[in-house]
Amino acid sequence: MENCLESMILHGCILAKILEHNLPNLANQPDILVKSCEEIVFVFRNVRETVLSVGQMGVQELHGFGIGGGIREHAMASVDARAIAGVGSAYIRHVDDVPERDEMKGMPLHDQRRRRQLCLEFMMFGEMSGVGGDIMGGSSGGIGGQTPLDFSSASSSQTQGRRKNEVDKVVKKVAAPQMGNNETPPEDGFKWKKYGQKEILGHAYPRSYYICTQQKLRNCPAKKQVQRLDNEPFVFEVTYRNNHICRVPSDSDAAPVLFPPSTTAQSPPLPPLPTSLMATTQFRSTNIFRHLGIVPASSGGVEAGSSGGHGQFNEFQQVADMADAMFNSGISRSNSMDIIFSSLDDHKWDYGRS
DNA sequence: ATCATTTGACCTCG
DNA sequence: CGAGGTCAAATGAT
Repeated sequence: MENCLESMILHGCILAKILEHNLPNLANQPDILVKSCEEIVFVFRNVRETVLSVGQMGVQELHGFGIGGGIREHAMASVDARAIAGVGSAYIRHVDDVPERDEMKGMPLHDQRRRRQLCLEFMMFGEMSGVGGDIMGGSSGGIGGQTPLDFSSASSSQTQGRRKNEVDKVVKKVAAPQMGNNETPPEDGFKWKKYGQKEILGHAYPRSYYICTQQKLRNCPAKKQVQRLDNEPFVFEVTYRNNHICRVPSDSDAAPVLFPPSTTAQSPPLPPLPTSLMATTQFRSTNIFRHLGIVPASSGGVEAGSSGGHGQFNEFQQVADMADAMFNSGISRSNSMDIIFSSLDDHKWDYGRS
């Protein structure tokens, strides 16, 4: 119960943060601004109702009744969700379509991905509106940039290396997790096997060497090096070499995935998100996007490794990591908000830059 | 038992 | 020759 409540609270906080984040974009779109505020109010009202109901019926009862049914009904009672849904109601035609709690128990992987996507969609809000730029201020990001997985037009600025085969080389800067396993750079859609680590002259941190796990199976030549920056310990410089020819992002899912599944040992299984939250968030995010004329590739997904990502993949990935951080850590530790907000703050300055 | 990671040794290139 | 990159045995995790 606490987990669910905390998830809801975190969700509301993120919505608020995103609203703040996008205030410049919404300045001349008051109706969307109003809707955004309503959404935040909606989430926190759900929290309030839930907390109050604990007092009335007791925690035990709430556990059973709880998130699948209880919160949803509280939500429906307190706010007419259908009214707020607006055009988004096309996504959920009836609130009764919301799956019950039991259906969430064995939540399939794609639903878990969907949950991360929900957070992501909101966080992408500003990014998608066309204000580009590498989220970490990297050298080649932004609209018109490359995805980290597309080296077809690799930068040649890094040609002073020692090795001959430096043609397919792309250097990206990515945010390091500030808690949890912060030794590992954020996932980029492919599975990598670490095959070496070396102290590098003039660097405070060792460099790690990775090959694509498909190297043997499919002769995939892709490699990457990860180097934590001396002056920016929470930034990795990731050097990709050679294109993937395996085109298999992490697992063998046939359908394109928005988020590749987590690599082993880095991400614990995701606990279920409150059903009501799932549902409301789903139509809400889409609703807002539609209002803005922005329809993220959420339904189709973003296929890792696809070219033509216009530099959004990196941002996408990092936001996904934030979402991950929220759902994986928010359940437990109090500083979960730190990473989310500090991450957002870190990126904030980048928005609006040209 | 299997798979992933670590780490020291070895190789390659400038 | 030395730094960067890779290999592969040892070790750890599941």
